[in-house]
Amino acid sequence: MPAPAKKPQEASTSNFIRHIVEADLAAGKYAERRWGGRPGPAKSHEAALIDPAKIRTRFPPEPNGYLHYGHAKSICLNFGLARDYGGICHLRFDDTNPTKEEREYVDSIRDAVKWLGFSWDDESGGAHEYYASDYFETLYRFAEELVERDLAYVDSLDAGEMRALRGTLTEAGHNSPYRDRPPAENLRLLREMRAGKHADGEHVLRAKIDMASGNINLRDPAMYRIRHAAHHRTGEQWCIYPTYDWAHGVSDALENITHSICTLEFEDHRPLYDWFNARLAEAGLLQRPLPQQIEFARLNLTYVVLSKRKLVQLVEEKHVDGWDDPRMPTLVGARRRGFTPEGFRLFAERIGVAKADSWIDFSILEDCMREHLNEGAPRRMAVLDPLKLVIENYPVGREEECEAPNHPQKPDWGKRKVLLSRELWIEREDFAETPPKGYFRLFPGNKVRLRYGYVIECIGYDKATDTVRCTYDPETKSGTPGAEKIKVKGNIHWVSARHAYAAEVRLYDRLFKVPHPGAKSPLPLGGEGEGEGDWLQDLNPDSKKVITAQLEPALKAAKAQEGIQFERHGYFLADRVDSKPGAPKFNRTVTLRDSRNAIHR
RNA sequence: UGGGGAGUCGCCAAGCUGGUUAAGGCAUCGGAUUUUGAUUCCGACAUGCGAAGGUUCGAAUCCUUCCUCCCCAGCCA
Repeated sequence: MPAPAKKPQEASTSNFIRHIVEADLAAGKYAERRWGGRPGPAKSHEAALIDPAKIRTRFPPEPNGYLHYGHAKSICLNFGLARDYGGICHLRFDDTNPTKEEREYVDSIRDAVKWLGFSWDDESGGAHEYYASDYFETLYRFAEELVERDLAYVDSLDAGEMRALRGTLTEAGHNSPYRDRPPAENLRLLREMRAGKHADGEHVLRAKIDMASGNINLRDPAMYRIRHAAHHRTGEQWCIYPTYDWAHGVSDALENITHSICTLEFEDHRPLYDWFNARLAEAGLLQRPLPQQIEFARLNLTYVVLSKRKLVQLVEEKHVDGWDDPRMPTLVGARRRGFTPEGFRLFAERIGVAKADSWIDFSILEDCMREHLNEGAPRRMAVLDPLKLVIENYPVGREEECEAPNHPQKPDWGKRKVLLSRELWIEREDFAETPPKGYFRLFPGNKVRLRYGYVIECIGYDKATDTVRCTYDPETKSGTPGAEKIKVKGNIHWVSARHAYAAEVRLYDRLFKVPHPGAKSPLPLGGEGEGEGDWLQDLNPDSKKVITAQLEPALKAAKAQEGIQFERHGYFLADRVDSKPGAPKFNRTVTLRDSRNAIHR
């Protein structure tokens, strides 16, 4: 029976962007839109356009670095909206500044979006991958049009002079002496700029708007700057490059984006965004309805930093082992750490989308990862901090199999056999010579169950050999009729010393030891969302611990990137970079939740 | 002191064309199940919506004033 065509994500809470989308759709805002017959840009990206009545969003990163958790929120938002309303989301590289962008980043961004589970292909297989640089020619043509209409002019002030005339936040700016150049001269100069007849910084093309505007973005913003630099895609073809403000809205319009979603700091760019597109539409160069820009609050996460500058510093000063260090809040780091796409999508849904600046606690992210990992991760036993235990009444040399389910809630996942013998490794914290209050694991005179094995009783501790001494009750083996004859509260994991796989395990924890690195209390909000003090002082010295653990032998066969639960510890996975076949090294993704009182740890 | 935004439970976040007991999630606290102090499952959890006035039969929702926080003076995005 085919599933009813219900709207996906009905579980997710509504938000103001969804309301806008729903209202636009209900009003039939795009219903009249038709492709073809539209003046303007090259048709390359148009060929793949499908239903013009559907919504279109876009994820528009500048390929100048690695994507981080914050981008994941934006990706889930933009692609999620398209998915939920039957539209499409474009992947557009906002590559208007040649000195900052590299091919390498384009590839990594593509990988990251795919990894998160999204696609920019439409139903017919057309790939909606675009580049602002694809529109350079069109943008230039449009710019000439604005010059001819006396809506833009070439200014020959240098950057400092221009700043001086821009005014301040509270005082109006003043017109440039070049502001009244006649259109014909502006056109000539613009063409010379393009032709490479001028040096960097000599001239700039500016929109002619209003130097007295309260909104500084409207005080004749720059549209083109001269940069004799090679571009990662257009090479030496251009020596003038459009600014973000000039290129972005036009790119959106050319791609028929319906909802252009960006972060809050662009709120006061919106009038400019609209100004450019409206002038171009009046000139018949763009088709209505024009895209609308909508802003939402960026992600602020505790215990990490997300600003580009700081991430670069962490890598360059080697506070971490590179961009894909599992502690880094980058998507490549997250992947290596074992965070999952499903976890990120759940996270995005859980934190919601709004306009209020807010801080999300890192534990929310961790919890989302646990939630998904709990479902899909097979269980194994691993002793991270080994302590020797001897079962004194267990025959020397004997070994026997114990059956352990691969997942306690999924019997269909089957069971594995784990070998038990006289000498075992147990977790050091599972034994206490003098137990703290409420402790119910091993201590002299107490009984616990060896998970999937026997009930044992502690009869002492030998300090000289650092060994816990026990006896076992042969009638209590798990799965046998007598197993329940003794009830014990404690249930500890173990690994046979003789059979264990000793492996390197990296225990990762939060990168910073305080929620707001560099902040003097209380909470810094907004913007980069992080304090500007000595944030490096707040690095957590214990964010990475490398240990040699004693693992259940089956773990030797673990494949890279497959999440596994080390019972009672947390979720781990074989590192995709450092593991060798048959000799995996493990990364801890996240610990299990632990309601134990700190005193018991 | 210019322009643009935001303030609803510890953390997010619905609601905001005025009219139910102010959604939901996370956290927390009880309790049940449990061979992970995990998971799961039940239950509790805002006379209150930044503050003060006002309009109204009735306001988180409308009006006024005030307070707090965030963003903007790149030829970055």
